[in-house]
Amino acid sequence: MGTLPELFPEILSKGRRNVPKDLSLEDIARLSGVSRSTVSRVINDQPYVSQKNREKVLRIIREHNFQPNLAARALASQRSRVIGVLIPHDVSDLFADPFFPILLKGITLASNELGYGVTLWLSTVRNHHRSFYDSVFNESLIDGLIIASATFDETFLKWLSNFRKPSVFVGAAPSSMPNVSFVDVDNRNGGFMATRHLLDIGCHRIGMIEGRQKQSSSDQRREGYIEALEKADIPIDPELIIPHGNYTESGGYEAMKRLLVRDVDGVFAASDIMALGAMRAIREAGLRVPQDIAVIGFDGVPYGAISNPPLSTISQPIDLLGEETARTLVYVLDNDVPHALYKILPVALVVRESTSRMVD
Amino acid sequence: MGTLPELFPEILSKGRRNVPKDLSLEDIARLSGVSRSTVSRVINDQPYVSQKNREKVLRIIREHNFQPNLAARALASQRSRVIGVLIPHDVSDLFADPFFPILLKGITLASNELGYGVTLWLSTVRNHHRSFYDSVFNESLIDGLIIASATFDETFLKWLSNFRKPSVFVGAAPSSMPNVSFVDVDNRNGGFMATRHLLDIGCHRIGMIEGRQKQSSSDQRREGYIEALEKADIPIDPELIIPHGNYTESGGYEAMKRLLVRDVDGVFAASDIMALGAMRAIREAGLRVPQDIAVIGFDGVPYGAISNPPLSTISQPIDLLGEETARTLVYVLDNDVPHALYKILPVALVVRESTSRMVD
DNA sequence: AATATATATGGGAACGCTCCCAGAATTGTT
DNA sequence: AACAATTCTGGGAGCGTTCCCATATATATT
Repeated sequence: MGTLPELFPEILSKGRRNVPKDLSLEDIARLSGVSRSTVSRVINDQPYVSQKNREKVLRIIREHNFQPNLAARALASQRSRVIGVLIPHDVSDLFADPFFPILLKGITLASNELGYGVTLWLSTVRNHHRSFYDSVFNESLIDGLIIASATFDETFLKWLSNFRKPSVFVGAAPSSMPNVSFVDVDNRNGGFMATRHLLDIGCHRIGMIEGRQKQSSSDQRREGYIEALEKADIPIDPELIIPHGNYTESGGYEAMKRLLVRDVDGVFAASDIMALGAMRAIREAGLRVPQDIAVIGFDGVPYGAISNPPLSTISQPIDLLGEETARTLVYVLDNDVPHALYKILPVALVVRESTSRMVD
Repeated sequence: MGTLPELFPEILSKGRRNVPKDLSLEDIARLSGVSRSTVSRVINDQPYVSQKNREKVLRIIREHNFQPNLAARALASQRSRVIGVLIPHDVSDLFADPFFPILLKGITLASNELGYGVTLWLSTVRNHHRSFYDSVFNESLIDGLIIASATFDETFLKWLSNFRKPSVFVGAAPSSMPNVSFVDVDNRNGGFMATRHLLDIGCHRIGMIEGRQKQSSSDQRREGYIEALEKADIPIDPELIIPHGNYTESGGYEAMKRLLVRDVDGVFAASDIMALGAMRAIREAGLRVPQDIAVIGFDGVPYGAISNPPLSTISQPIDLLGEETARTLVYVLDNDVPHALYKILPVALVVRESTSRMVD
């Protein structure tokens, strides 16, 4: 790649610098005929300002479109009103799955509404090392951290142990950190409901495609699957549980190929993306969904609704998951909560054509 | 909704506050036996520090895991090394489309690598008004702005006219701002290639589904479509151009229904999502893709590759679009460029089954 | 009317850096 | 050896807030 200037085919003229200086608190104070302190009280909605002065200051602020300087505020108050969102592993194909984007949307909307900004830090293979966390993700500008990940490596855990600000995990926290706040969905119950639904429509040999083993979301979904089968007095066949779907379409596809030779009539995939891959494998084998094999996913991503056939799923309130995570963190920040908090959100069964076989 | 405490089923114990105070520049200076100024020079990689002192300071910094306070830095230097990403319209279903998330990933990765943080601001119907921009999106903590949007309303444009920091648009800037930096893809050429490809495989009556009229990306794609037909001496039939696909699946579906009665044998949709909707309509009408109607989209989103049938498309380098946008903004910030810059990125034809009819 | 109490106001210090400038130490030049 | 040029170093001022404290003013209580 060349230097940047040569990458630009044309240069249009428009200066952007030498802008007039912003007004400061002091300026507003002078203009309103009060002191800096009074203006500060007005801005922060504090008591001990006379009605008359408050209105006057507010008017001047509005007239001059005054914005307090956040850097100065952060420096003086030791709070930035910014929260960080960190994904502590490679994100190369993370954004192909709508889960994270929707989560991020929820986090950002809720944070913005609570008066917090959100800053995002992503890791790639090439910057994934301690100094990424240390130098780029500088603690001093964020008040707290939301950690969105399902897997945690050593580098990250070591770094995190020195991180001294409140943090909240989306999904389960690492097992090495039992006393940390998190917000999660009811994975186990979701696995149960999915499997129960397949049984209800008449499936007898139900396979499961796991995301990744030793990953709590996937493990809990499997537990739900097993529980549903056990309650129905169906023996668990380990051959029907394929561990490594990797939460990818091709992972689901490969896993399904292995299930096809084991003659299943229903499949529960631990994510919608894997379910889509599974349906592709079924189609290529010349079988039909749901007539020959019923398929249900997990997540409730928008694409499931428009796939061919539309995909039944356990829908997670992903938006809400993000929002609740943000609210939890902000709550901790604004109230100086000395404990870890957690919250489990419910999931819901969404029935579409991919399991419509025997339901009337 | 109840108050937050009651939303949490259980409270685990772990204090988080009263953390020890961070070290400051001054502390590092004292520990290294030099002055604050020297430490500052080391941190900022400036000259005029003896080799001996530089190493010593660096060692102390590493030993104590010192992180300069960004708020203080921002206040003193008037630069925060944070850039903002703003989506100035309702994002409710924006994240259903992978375009934006992938863009955001590109922006964030490139920014992080250049030492900048990214903060994200989203708007919803309920917070979309002037004070959202004024009060939440406070200028003082960002050095510049990336504006990712295809449509601009009055509220936003008015606000933007007062925004005095460098900004770069993703996609075309509003027509009212001719002299502003932007990074875009070659939409016109993409429209041309898509249409040319449909002609190449033998289509004669080619419909187009637009995203939204008066939106430069969609308009340019249509221009390319028209150019390709004209060069092939095929008269333009305005009946075959459906203006309001809205870049949604259902929009594409409805648009296709209108094209079906006009007997097309090929369709160019201005986005992949709309193309998927179009394929659904074709399927429901009992016709086959590509045998009866060939379909090509625009974007190159991951889902196109796994749809049924896999979707041909004009693939945009979305990652790169985000990265280049961030690099452009950072370049402007770091070099005090007094002009607007722009860059057009190339697109590529990706042939999959949805147009595989007559190719051998 | 005198005093206690609550409310209101302003100024100083601090937050932790950067930047400028004065001066010291080192190196180069005649 | 004397001086100029260059490299290096430290201290002061300033960035625009918040927070604390001293003091002034209004209100309530006897």
